[in-house]
Amino acid sequence: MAAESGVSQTTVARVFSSPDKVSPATRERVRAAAERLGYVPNAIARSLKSQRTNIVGAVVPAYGEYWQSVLAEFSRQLAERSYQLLVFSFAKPSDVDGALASVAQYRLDGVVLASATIGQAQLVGMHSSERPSVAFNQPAAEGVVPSVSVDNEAGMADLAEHLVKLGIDTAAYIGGVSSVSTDQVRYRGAVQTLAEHGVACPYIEAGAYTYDAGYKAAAQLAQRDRLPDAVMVGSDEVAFGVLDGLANAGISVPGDLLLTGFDGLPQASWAGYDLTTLVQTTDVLVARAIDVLMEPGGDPQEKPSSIVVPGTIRLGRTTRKSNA
Amino acid sequence: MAAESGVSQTTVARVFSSPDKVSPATRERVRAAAERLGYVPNAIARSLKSQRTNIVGAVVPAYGEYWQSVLAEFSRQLAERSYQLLVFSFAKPSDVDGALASVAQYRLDGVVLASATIGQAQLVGMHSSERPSVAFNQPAAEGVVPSVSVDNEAGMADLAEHLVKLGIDTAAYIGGVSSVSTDQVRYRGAVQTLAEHGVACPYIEAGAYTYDAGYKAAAQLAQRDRLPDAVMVGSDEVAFGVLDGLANAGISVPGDLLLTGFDGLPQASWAGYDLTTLVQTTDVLVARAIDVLMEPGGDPQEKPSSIVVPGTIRLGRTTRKSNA
DNA sequence: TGACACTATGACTACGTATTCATAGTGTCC
DNA sequence: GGACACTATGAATACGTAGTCATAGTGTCA
Repeated sequence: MAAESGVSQTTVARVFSSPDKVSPATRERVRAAAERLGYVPNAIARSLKSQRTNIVGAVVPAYGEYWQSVLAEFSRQLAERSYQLLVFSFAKPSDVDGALASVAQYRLDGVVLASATIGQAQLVGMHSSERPSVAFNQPAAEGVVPSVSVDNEAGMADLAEHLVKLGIDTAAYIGGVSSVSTDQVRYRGAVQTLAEHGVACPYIEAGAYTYDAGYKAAAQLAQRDRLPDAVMVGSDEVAFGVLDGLANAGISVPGDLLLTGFDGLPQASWAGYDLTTLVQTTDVLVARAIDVLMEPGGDPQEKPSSIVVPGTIRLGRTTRKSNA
Repeated sequence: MAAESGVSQTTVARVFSSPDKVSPATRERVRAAAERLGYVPNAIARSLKSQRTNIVGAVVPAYGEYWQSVLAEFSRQLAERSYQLLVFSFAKPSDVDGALASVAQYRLDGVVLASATIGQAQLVGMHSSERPSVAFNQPAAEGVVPSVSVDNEAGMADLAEHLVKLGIDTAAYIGGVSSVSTDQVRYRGAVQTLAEHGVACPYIEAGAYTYDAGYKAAAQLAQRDRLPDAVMVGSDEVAFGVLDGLANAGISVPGDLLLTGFDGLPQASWAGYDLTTLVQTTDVLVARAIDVLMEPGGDPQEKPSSIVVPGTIRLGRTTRKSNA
């Protein structure tokens, strides 16, 4: 390539990285030669030399509407800053180790660790290296590694408050997987607030964060002799299933019971569901997470920053007292 | 690192790439030293030397449920083969050039070009290089570059056939953006089949592939003095909007008119929508696309392979003749 | 006209790995 | 015991770039 254009490799490099340091004539000649040969600068080699990849990695579960939307948001915002997103997805929790090992090999400019199935030891392991990393929506990571989360507890508490104002006397909570930290924190927000108003709130585990799991949980719920006045669901995707499962069992929402979700997925505002839920301002969360990665990193050994972003309640028909 | 373990760099490299060529004693010593120093092999350098990155790139639109699900599927299947997915997303069609330029810099092992807003010249440009690439669901690319698509025309024809059997006399088609090739091909499939049975099918453009666009299109449709017997929508996401928009206007589906979608998004099988649609077997499409990328590439200058995968009809309540 | 500043360019090297090629050690077999 | 095969290891090199330093050319000013 250098030969083709009759200049040194150094000059070729300059044409593409700092064009103003090359005389216009030479610049044109090199550009023309590049065009002719189909030459494109090699980002791999650049990265090796510069120790920067312009790539941010994300370790996320392979399934779930919520994660898909988070990933999409990251991709969009990173693209705006001309970064690329490298996705490491895992189907089973046991695959996390492999994914993290992979991540370490690529010298990424930052790593987003999403999903509560990443253990604390693993989080610390990633953070200990000099590569910036941030835990996304993992309450268990707060204070341990830099993290960004929606205010899970306060959000669920707000929803509970809303239900209390509507005058409920009994309630139930449907979580996805009880061992997951977001699940626990959200449940805590619900149960504490409800308790303050004398409302009990037993925990029901759907078993997964899926529509089907919610559908089945609703079927079970419907078989009880007494229904609660309200059901709080730990995530929207499960809530959609619960909503449809209840309808299938002949239970009317909000007629027979009130229903809330959590996450604020786009589908929640679709007229077909119109779910009352806590909307995570994903764009803000993602922006904060990227900030954390891009900033110098602050003083080491200092307490890692834990950013908590408030969510906003979306009121839908599922908690609208019928005027009848 | 080599110094720490008291062996040469060559031996260190062997420990991580071909461990059986190193004596067990040495292997352990190097492993221990690596542990102590937190050493991890550098994938960037490996890529530079080996000319393989173990990464596949994907150029996709930043928005849309369908693309999100396709991306998720790619990520899953690539992870299984221990490849990583590098996402280049673009919000506006004008950003495509930038994304493609970026793609070229990283020497990826393969590139998936999704989205019909990638021009034919751009497709050819990508393919001309020695890097394997495949166009995903882009009818316009067939025969020009290697491509994998669902059978858009036949799929929509099947849906039309189904509607005809139900005895419709009038119909309408709601597309997203008329200039997009998938839109055109799908419409062709609908209109030709319907014409064979004497049913006209005017084209209505929603203007975007979104729920909102569908909702608005439905509102407009509802104002007509005569409703068609059936409405075929070019994509599920738009169809959900149409469904809700019709409901909002007091039009019953399937009572007043029948409705079909296209894509087979997960939400289509949610009881709340239960949409009749053509399910793209995304897992198969993605698997084929990956096959194309991984295979030796076949003979150059030969006609590029165009793989067309049939879809399957999902029957939902939106075309279920009410028994009343 | 000589000292100096400034521009345009090239030679050289490092980034961390994988791939020859070479070499020392260790058996093995007739 | 010497020829040979085989194993374990190291030295040297290339991958394609960016940065450092050196140098030739070109003006500028006293």
